Formats: sequence, C-alpha cells, structure tokens
Amino acid sequence: MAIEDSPKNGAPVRPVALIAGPTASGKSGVGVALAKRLEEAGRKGVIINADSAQVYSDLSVLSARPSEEEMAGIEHRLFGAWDGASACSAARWAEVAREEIAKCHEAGDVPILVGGTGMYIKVLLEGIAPIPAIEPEIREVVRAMPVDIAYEALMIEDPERATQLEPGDSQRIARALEVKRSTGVTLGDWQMAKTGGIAEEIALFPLLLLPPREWLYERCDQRFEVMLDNGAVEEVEALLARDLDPELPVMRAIGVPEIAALLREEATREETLEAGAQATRNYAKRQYTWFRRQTEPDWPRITSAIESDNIDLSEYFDALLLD
RNA sequence: GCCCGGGUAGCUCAGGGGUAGAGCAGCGGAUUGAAAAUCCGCGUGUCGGUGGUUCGAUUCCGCCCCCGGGCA
Repeated sequence: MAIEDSPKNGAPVRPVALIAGPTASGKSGVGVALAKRLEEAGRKGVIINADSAQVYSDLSVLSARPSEEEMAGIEHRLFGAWDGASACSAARWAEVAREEIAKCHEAGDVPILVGGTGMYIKVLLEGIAPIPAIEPEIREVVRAMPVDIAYEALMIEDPERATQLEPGDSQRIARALEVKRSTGVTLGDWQMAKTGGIAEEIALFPLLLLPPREWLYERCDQRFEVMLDNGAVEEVEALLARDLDPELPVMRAIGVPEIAALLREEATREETLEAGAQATRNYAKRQYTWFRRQTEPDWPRITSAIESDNIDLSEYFDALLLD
C-alpha cells in the first residue's frame, strides 16, 4: 500500500520501518534511535531482527546481538529465538516475522526491521515459492554428493535448472536436486508462484546503510577483536560442546570455524583474529553488493559514515513520526 | 669478512633467453526455503640496482645493494 493511500493527516496504515545494511554498519543503533524518536512522538516502536545469525540463541557475542544496555528498554523480537540445533531459513523466518509484524499492527505499534540478511527481507516482502519440506533422507543423500556428481545428476533430472547454474555452485545444485527428488516437481516450476509476501499490504519505510568501504572494514576488524575479548571463545566452546551437525548454520557462522581452530590449537590467537576479521570483511562486501543491487533503486541510502546520534531520522521516517 | 639461499603483483610464492603466472587480498557481479551460505568475473608488475654476453635478458655472467641462515 502506498503512502498516498493513508489518511491525509494521520500516520500511514500498517507501517514497517526497515533499516538494513552490511555487518558493522551501525544498524542497531539507528533502530534504537528510531524507536526512541517514535516514543517521543507517542508511538511504540518494536525492533524485529532480520539477521540470519542473530536468530540463534547460541550466538550472542559472535552475532553481535545487542546487549540489554544497547536495547535501551526498547522491545526486541526474534533475537536468539532459534535453538542452534534447528536450522532457520529465509522462509521460516519470514513466516514468523510476518506474524510479529501483524501483532505490532494490531497493537498499533511500529515494527522496525533491523538486519543484514538481504534474502530474509526479500522473502518477507516478495514471498517465496510454496515448496513443501524436503524428505530428510533425500536431503541427506543429496547434500552428501560431491558437486560434480550432483551436477551430472541434475543434468539428467532437471536439465533446465542445471544449465542455469554454475557447475561449481554446490548449494544451489543440491537444492534443485532435492526439490525435484522430494516433490517430483522442478524448482523452476515451483518458483513460478510466490506466496506470503507482505509488500503490498504495508507502508514500507526503508533505509539502507552503505557507509564507505574503508570505514566499514575498520569496524569489521575492531569488532572481531572485541568479540574475542568478550566471550566469543567461551561461546564457541559451549557451542562445540553441544556436538551439533557441523553443517548447521550456527556452526558456519563467521567466527565459529575460526575460533574452533583456535580451541583445537591449530591456530594462534593472532591468526584467529586475522582470519575472523577477514571473514567478516568478505561478508560485509557481499552484503554491500546485495543491498546496492537487489533492493529498489528508490530506497533511501546513507553512504557516509554512520553515527546513529547524528542521523536525521525525520528525513527518512517523517511520516512515522507525526503524532 | 667468507659461504650458502633469497630478492618476481598489496601479501605468500611458482616460473624461465623472445618483456611473466597462481593462491590470498582488493574490486565488480550473481543471489527464489543452509544466505554470516554458495558461486562467477577482473592480473603491466621498473621480475632489487647496474654493467656485460646476445639479434633479444626478468631469465646467463660480473659487480653493487637488501633480507634470511651458516662459518668466522
């Protein structure tokens, strides 16, 4: 629903604020600042996590989940909401986020999505093909296949998709294969329909944080060092003690493999620091590309260094701040 | 001081008489149920300096400089 459809002199109907950007760009601070401004304007803002790692209870330090202090009395939802033993997914997150957003709207609150997982946000807004759960045995077999073998199989079972994919894209090849084998229908056929997107039902107020690369990378480096000094090692120790499937998303989160190597004494602290910081930077770059290219061109962007105290929120969220 | 081994892309290094190449970094891009994942593309750099041999040297030879290691 477009803003123009809102009552002339009132707040927009079903508003959703969205603050997105790469890791370490300062999203959380901006989200909290917005919630505070809403409070001043007589409305309640609720922050909803849109980050695929902050979703796991096992990852607090390593996912940079905001502390009680940083939350500053603002309600935060979907942070640490999943147990690491069960893999979240874009579709599942979107389903839950949709419910939380609906609850906010019922209560007259303003949901503020904050996060860096572009695909989660995209699925929430645009929906996704309604593909049923994959047979666990099929998934296991497919994921255990070496890429070249899986690609050959896909060439036979779903040649159309196979030719669209890079022969080295293990993950997408496995996905296409498991969908065909489990449902009997090709991924391409499933994807002809998308369901669940809320873009048409809400008034979206997006803001992309795309600060200068150099500034961002510096923060990535600092951030990983701070994590290492503030419990990341203990967090990974506890996670490893659970003896979970190493393929699980929690086990692949940035910093987990690196710190696991440190705990196995296969790396020094110095090397761990370097590796973790590097992985963070590489990730930030990928997010940068996503947000720069996979979002609507008219979404406002801040391309300077982010100081949540100095951002003029009214410039981006004016309609929300009307009382 | 002498003897070895090196000095080649931002880093680690390969190569070799016809002006050079990988990995990583960096940059660009993709992204439809693991997305902090998965994948694709982009490589001119006084080949340490300087003389010489040669049609031609980064490659061979001499000298010099620098960095390791060893011997004194």
